[in-house]
Order: sequence, then C-alpha cells, then structure tokens
Amino acid sequence: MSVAVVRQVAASPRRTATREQRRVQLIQATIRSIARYGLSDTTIATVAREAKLSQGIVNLHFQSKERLLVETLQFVTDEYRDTWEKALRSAGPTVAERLLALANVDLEKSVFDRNKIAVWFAFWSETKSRPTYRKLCAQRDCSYDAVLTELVAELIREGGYPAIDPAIISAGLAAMTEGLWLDLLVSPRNMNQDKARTILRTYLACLFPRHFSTP
Amino acid sequence: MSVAVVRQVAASPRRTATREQRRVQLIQATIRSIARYGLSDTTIATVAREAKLSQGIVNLHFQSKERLLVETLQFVTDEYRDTWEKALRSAGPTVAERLLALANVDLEKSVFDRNKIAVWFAFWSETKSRPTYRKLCAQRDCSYDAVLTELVAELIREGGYPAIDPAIISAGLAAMTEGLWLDLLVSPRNMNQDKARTILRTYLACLFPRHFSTP
Amino acid sequence: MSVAVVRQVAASPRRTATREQRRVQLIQATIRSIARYGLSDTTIATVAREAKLSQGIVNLHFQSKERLLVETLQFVTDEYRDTWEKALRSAGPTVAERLLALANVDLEKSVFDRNKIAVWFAFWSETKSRPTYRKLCAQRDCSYDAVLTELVAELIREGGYPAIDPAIISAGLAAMTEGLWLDLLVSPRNMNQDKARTILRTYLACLFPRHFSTP
Amino acid sequence: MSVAVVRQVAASPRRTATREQRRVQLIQATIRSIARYGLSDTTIATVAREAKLSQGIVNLHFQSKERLLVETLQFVTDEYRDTWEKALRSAGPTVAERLLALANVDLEKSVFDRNKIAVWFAFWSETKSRPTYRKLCAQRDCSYDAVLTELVAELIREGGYPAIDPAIISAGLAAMTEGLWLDLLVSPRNMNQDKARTILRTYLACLFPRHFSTP
DNA sequence: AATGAATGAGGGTTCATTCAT
DNA sequence: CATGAATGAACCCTCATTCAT
Repeated sequence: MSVAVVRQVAASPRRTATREQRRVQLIQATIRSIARYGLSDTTIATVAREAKLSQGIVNLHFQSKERLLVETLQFVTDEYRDTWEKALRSAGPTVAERLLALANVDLEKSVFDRNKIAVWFAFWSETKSRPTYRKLCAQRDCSYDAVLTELVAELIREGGYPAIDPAIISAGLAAMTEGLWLDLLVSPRNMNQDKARTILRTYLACLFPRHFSTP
Repeated sequence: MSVAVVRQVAASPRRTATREQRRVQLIQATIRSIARYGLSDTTIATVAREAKLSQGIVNLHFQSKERLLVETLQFVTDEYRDTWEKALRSAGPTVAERLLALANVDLEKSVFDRNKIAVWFAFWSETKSRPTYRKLCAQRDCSYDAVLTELVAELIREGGYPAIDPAIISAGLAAMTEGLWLDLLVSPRNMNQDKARTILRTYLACLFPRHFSTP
Repeated sequence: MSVAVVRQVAASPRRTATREQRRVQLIQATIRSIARYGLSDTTIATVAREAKLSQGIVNLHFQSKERLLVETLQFVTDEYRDTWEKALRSAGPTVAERLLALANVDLEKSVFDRNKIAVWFAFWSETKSRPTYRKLCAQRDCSYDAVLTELVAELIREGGYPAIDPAIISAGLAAMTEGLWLDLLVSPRNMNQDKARTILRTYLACLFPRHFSTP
Repeated sequence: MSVAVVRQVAASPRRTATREQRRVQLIQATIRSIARYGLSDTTIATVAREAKLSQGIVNLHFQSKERLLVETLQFVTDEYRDTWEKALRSAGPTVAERLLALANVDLEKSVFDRNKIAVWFAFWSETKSRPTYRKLCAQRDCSYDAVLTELVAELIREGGYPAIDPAIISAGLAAMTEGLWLDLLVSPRNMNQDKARTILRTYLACLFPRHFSTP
C-alpha cells in the first residue's frame, strides 16, 4: 500500500521525499485526523502531528488549510473510483457477477470502514455551504451511477424482468449502501460487514430472483 | 435583594415559559445557522445573529456552545420522533398503510428538506469523535427501527411472503431512505421528493408485491 | 489634553469607556508603539501592551491591523491640521505674524518631537508601496501649502519684494521644516528647537528683510 | 574530496571577487525590494526573488536579515558619499561653482529618484528604534555637512555677506533638499527635478545674490 | 557555493466565554 | 433577563533560519 511507503518516509523526513510523496503523506494525515477528531476539530496542528512533521509544512505544500481539505476530498474521491474500477475489471464475466462486484465494493473491508466513512460524512455535511465540496462529491457519483445503471439495465433485459426504469433501481441500490455506511458510523454495534452484505444480497435477490438467491 | 427577585421570577410559570421559548428560539437559530454555514462555520455569533439577539445570550441559556449543540441535536431528534409517531397515529388501519406512512415520513416535505438534512449530516459526521452525539443519534433509530421491523414482520406474516428476517428488510428500508437524503443533499438536481418516493415504492412493490404495486 | 483623559480610562477599563474613547486610546497606543519600536516592529501585541488592554481588542475596534494603521495616520494628520489652524487663529493680525506663526508650528514643542516625527517618517517611508498612505499624506500638505503660499504672496506684495512665484518660496519653506524634522530624528544631538528656529528665522530674514530680522 | 576542491577555489582571488559580486547583487535586490514593497514587506523571499536566486543564499552571504539590511544601508551611504565627492572633484574651480555642484547632487537624476528616496526614508524611519541605523545615517551627514559648511563660509567671506554662522546656512540648505526628497516621495505629481532645482536656486540667489541669480 | 525543503516561533485574527451594566 | 465590550487561548499563516543535498 502507498500508506506503508508514506509511513516509511514519515519516519525519516529526509530530502529524498518527493514533493508528491509529501503531499500524499499530508493528505493521509488529514484523513486520519478527520476520522479521529472530526472535521471541525481538525486543525493544521492535528494534521502535522499525525504526519509527524512540523506545522509550517502544510502551508508549504498546500498554501492553505482550505486547499488541503479540497485536495483530501479529491484524493478520497479518486481512491474510491480506482477501487470500484479495479473491482469491475477483476470481476467475473457475467452481468450478475459484475453487478455484485460493484455493489460489494461499498461493503469491502477497505471501504466499509468507520474511519473512511467518517471522512465521507465530514465532507458531505459541509456540502451545502461549500459548493466546491458539492461538486467534487457529485462528480463521484456520476460515473459510478452510470455504470451501475447500465448493469441493472442489462440484467433486466437478460433476465426478462418487468420493465422498470433501471435508473430507479440503481438509485435505490446506491442509496441503500450509503445508508448502510451511516448505520456503521452511528451504530457500529448493530452493523457490520456481514450484516450489510446480507441486507444488500436480500435486496438483490428480491429484485433479480433469477440471478441472486436469498442469503 | 435583586437576586431574590430574580429567583422568584424564575420560579413563576410565566417566566419559565418565556425561558423555554428563548431556548427554542436559539435552537432554531442554531439549526438555520448549521444549514446555512455548516457546523464548523457555525459560531455563537452566527447563532445570535440568526436569532436576532445579543452575543451573550447563548451562554446565558445554555452555559456553553457544546451544550447548545447537544440540545439542538436532542431537539431535532425529538421533533423527528414526534413526526413519525404522529404519522403512524393518523395512518390508515391496515399494516400496509401503516408501513407506507412510516416510510413516507422520511420523504415528507418537512423532513425531506436540504436544510434539515444538512443538520442531520452535520451531527452524524461528528458522531465518531463525539460519543454524546452518537448516543443521541443511535437512540433516534432505536424505537423507529423497532416499530418498522414489527410492521415488516406483520406484513410478511399477513402476506405469506417467504420467511425472511424482518430486521434485515427493515434495516434495508431505513438505509435506503437515509441514502436518498444524501442524494438530495449532494445532488439536489438529480433528486426530489417524487423521485425518492418512486424509488422507495418500487422497492416496497418488489418486497411485498401483494400489498404494493409498482409506481 | 485628551491623552491624559485616555490614560485615566486605561487605568480602569470599565464599560464607561465609549467606543470612540477606546479607539482614540488604541490609536495613541499605536503612536507610542511606532515611536518606540518602529513601524515594522509594531505588532498588535505591542499596541495592546501600550494600551494596557488585551490582544483581541484591536480587531474588536478596528477589524484589522491595517485599518488601525490607516486610522492612526488619519488621526495624526487631523491633529496636525488642527494644530496649525489653531495657531493661525491665535496669531497676531499682520501677515508677517501669521506667516511666522504658521512656520513655527512645525517647530513647536508638541510637533517638533522625536516621537511624533518618528511616526510621520514611518508612514512616509511606506508611502510608495501603499497608495492609501500616500493619499492621506498628500492631503495633509494640500491645504497647508495653499495657506502658506497665500501668506507668502501677500507678504511679497506688501513688502514690495521682487516678484517671485510665491509657490516656489512656500515649497522651499515647507521643505526646510521637513528637513529639520529629519535632522532631529537622525541627529538629535545636533538639532534642537532653538537651532531649528534660528535656521528658519535666518531664512525668513533673508527672504523678507523688511519684515524679519536675522536672529 | 570535493570539500578540498571547494576550499581551494574559495581561497582563490577569483572566487573572492565572485563572492563580493554576489553580495552586491543581493544588496541591490534588497534596495529594489524596499522600494517596491516597503521595508516591512521586504522579506528574505522578496530579496531572493529580486535577485533571482534561491532562499538560502541570503543567510549564506549575510548570516542574517538584519546584517543584510545594515550592509544595504552602508552601501547606500557609501554610494551617496562617492557621488558627491565625485561631483565636487569634477566641479569648476570657483567656490560658487563647487557649492552649486554639491547642492545639486541631491537633485541629480540618480539621487533624486523615488526608489532611492524610498530606501532612505525606510531606514530613517527606523532610526529611532535602531541605534545602528542612526549611527550610519548620522555619519552620512557628518562629512557632507563639514564640506558644505566650509564652502558656505568661504562664499560669505568672498562675497562680503553679513557675518552669519555658516553652519546655520548649510544646515538650512541641507534640510531643504531633504524636504524636497520628501515632496517627491509623497507628492510625485507636484514635484520634479526642475521644480526642485528652481526652489533651491531661488534660495541660493536670496542668500548669495552676488553669486547666484534668481532662475 | 548554492539550493530549497523543512522547521517553529511569532504574527494577525477568530471566537467561546465572562461580566459590568 | 439581556446586552455587548472585553478577554485570551487557539486558530491559520508567514517567514527568518537551518541543513541535507
């Protein structure tokens, strides 16, 4: 993982650290800080402490705290897209397999993680007052939704299911996983990966009984 | 002394009522401020300005900003519970009607509102770093989920649907509405009350085809 | 003096201090700080310390350090104009008396003072990079020069001196007093009020021998 | 090792010359920066940028910002002395010619220049809080005043003017030119070389009518 | 000799809190 | 009860200085 590499660098803040490496290191520290202290208690000091670097370094590499946050959101967004694109590429050949792979990405260990989710919610919660965040967050969903809708459409055709607008189905699917994230965040005792998967699979089995079975 | 007088006045029911009004006034100003500026840009000054009162008033009535926020969350939570309890009371007699009424509460005009939702997300996002918030938010879901699960269970029995754990169904339902809130928050152009209702109804029709029809 | 009043207020930072009084108090503290530490070593902290008030007070009353400085320059400018206007009003009736009174204002004890002069030079030195300062400083000279030129013109007419452009004479006079300020600032041992007065009187005696005698 | 090579090179006269060139380059960059941004906005970064060199170079050659500034003042002082000494050497043989030459130095194109004057005022303004600056600035005037006073004394003797203390005259003359600098700095639209020369010549013609004519 | 990434003290500013009125 | 001036800790950011390269 790139995190490991960064950690290594953090241990020896030598000149060898590339400009880009430092930026990633600081972004990772920002993510940890948001997860740990929340967005409104994340300060340049907490980020620097997480990165085990000095205070001045953030403004050296990002000019301002605001830019650091924007680039952090950008990073998280990119990372998320990379994850599901990769999952799609390594999925089985059938439409059902591809759909399940895509849906499961959101419940994967590295994604269905309270720290990561805390970061998402931090940015979402500021979405209304900060147009920049909203745009970045909206972008995220755009291509994801397109792919999901396409898969749903194919599956409906393939399975001869009643002709329902696939966009309605895919929106419901996406909404459900996001709601499951919230449950993990707020009620971690009542939610876990298995349960989330069961809930989602149950939904899929209900929608596409000829492709998925009830868990 | 004036202290005695004050005590006396404070003890009178009329004064107490006024005191309570001020608190509500400030809590609503807090909600407006969070919706407008975000939680991390909500200051005592923005709250006081929204309430058209002086700076000192918040600490006078709530001792600290932290308490104001907690009581605001409490208020929002109570309001939400009141809303769905009332909806349930005024719902039709059948189980299906009651279930639909409950599910639709989340998509009601006064609830499915970007300002209100922005407040929910603000608190949710701090949930991980502030146990107090988490408890209040978790409470919210507790009784709601119990009622929802019970309704789902009854409907399954009533309709002779395959025996699936009703908790799994109700969790999925609840998750979906929360995900729809997120969509409204982040992509207001792609989401609205009608679409949300269609998505939800489609899901219900799929789950309980003998009770709900596809929209 | 208003300074005395302010001092009194500074000793008891009570609520009785008017908004305007506080502003004046802070401006006076700024002047002392510039005189003592120089403009580039004048910080909000030094100003607050001089005023015996807390750090936050400057931004409370002036929003920013920049505004405090501008208003300080404004204050100094106004004060200077008041001084010479008052001197002119209380001067004798003859033109020569009025001219001497005006010229002597710059060498008066309250004006020909290293602290005050240090403040003038501080702002003048930033004049080139800060248009706001330049405008305020240029304003200062405007009306002063007009009055001085007028007096010179009358004196030339009255004394039947060779017809020289009075603006040239008055510009020279004004320049000389400013140069004397510099001497007091840089070489306080070689310059003092008496010497400055002698230099100026010698110049006037040379220009207008029928009105002024060599000291 | 390369260290040895470097040492060797450093010892060579050619390298020393380069070293001196770098220092001058940096001092001139400092002058430009002060003229452009003002003393309090002149940072090591602005100096390095003006010199088109890296950040670290200033401390490499001057150990500290403070020393750079002192040496810049020293440089400016030396340059000024060189200018008037040269002017004196290339002046005509008569006392009047020498006096005029000396007086005109201050109004010469290379000296009567807003950038240069801005630098002078920057240092003068810090004179009160920084003894080092004051000494350097006072030195400047010392020899200049001596020469000027001597010329004035000779001229008085030569012309048979009334016996006035020549130091009083020369101080007035010097003060006037400094005041003219201020006018150029603060009111560049109302002042220029020609006007300044006229003002000064008018003064000289008034003092020494048998040597100078009114312009 | 020269670079420029990194540091951290200290700058201006914000803001929760206090308190005299 | 209500106000708003005042406080000072803590924020973000700048910048003189250091040092590995």
